[in-house]
Amino acid sequence: MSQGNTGVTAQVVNAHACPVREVLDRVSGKWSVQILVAAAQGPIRFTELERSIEGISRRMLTLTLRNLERDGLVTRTVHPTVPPKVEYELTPVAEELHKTLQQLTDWAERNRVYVAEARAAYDERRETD
Amino acid sequence: MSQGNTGVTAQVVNAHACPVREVLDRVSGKWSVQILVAAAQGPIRFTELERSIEGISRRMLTLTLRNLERDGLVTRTVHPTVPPKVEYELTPVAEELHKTLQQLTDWAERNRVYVAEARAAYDERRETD
DNA sequence: CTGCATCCCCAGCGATACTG
DNA sequence: CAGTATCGCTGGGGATGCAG
Repeated sequence: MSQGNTGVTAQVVNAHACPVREVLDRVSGKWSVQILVAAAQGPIRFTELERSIEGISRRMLTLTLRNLERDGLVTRTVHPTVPPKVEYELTPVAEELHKTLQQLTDWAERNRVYVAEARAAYDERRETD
Repeated sequence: MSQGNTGVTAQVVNAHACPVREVLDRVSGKWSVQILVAAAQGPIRFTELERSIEGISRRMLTLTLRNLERDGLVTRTVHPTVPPKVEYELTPVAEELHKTLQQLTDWAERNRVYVAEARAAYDERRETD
């Protein structure tokens, strides 16, 4: 058994259409999560999003919002006024998602220092070779 | 107030070094999460990972493992045998992360159908214009 | 078995300008 | 105010081959 049978320690965890990949596809992209976070506090206008999320371009804001809307994660409400007013809001499903995203950011905050130090230590080792 | 003051509905949620971005940087990349999931069940060898994660290339497996190691999320243990045997294992910090990732995949499973239908409906509307 | 080096491609994103 | 259209780049990642 020293090298013949590798064992079945890890089953195939990603059959196709793996839920892991599904989430990632939904959450991937540079801006999706930040938009979800920004919109989580209630209906928010296009320009408010643009200002809330530092560094985002109009183009990416539009594109990402469209994708989120397509996936049923945000609703888009047009108020036919002048000037135009469009509000985006999380759907209930997205609110749930937001809660778990919150857990992720909590993890990040708790372990930010740990990761930074691990990284520094790793790089240190590489240099002193 | 109809258009003068936009209010402060959404504060700037992403100061620089935003935790949101930090997690994403750690979890982004096509394979990081799947590796974390696969390694969560215990120490796992390089080749086992390669077989567990369908579609991953040797190159990306190596690169992603290095990054995870650098961030202190996996440990790399070399057994100086012949043939070589290297085992990867989650660190405690990564185990915590894995728990929250589990929540994400749970969300994905619960709402997979919802998203698929939302998407289909959206595309339907686009076509029938 | 485990891993690095090289080449190459393309999707994601930024910049910019134009519209209802 | 809230978009859309076009262009061009960058780097993430796939394919392949070599090495300890």
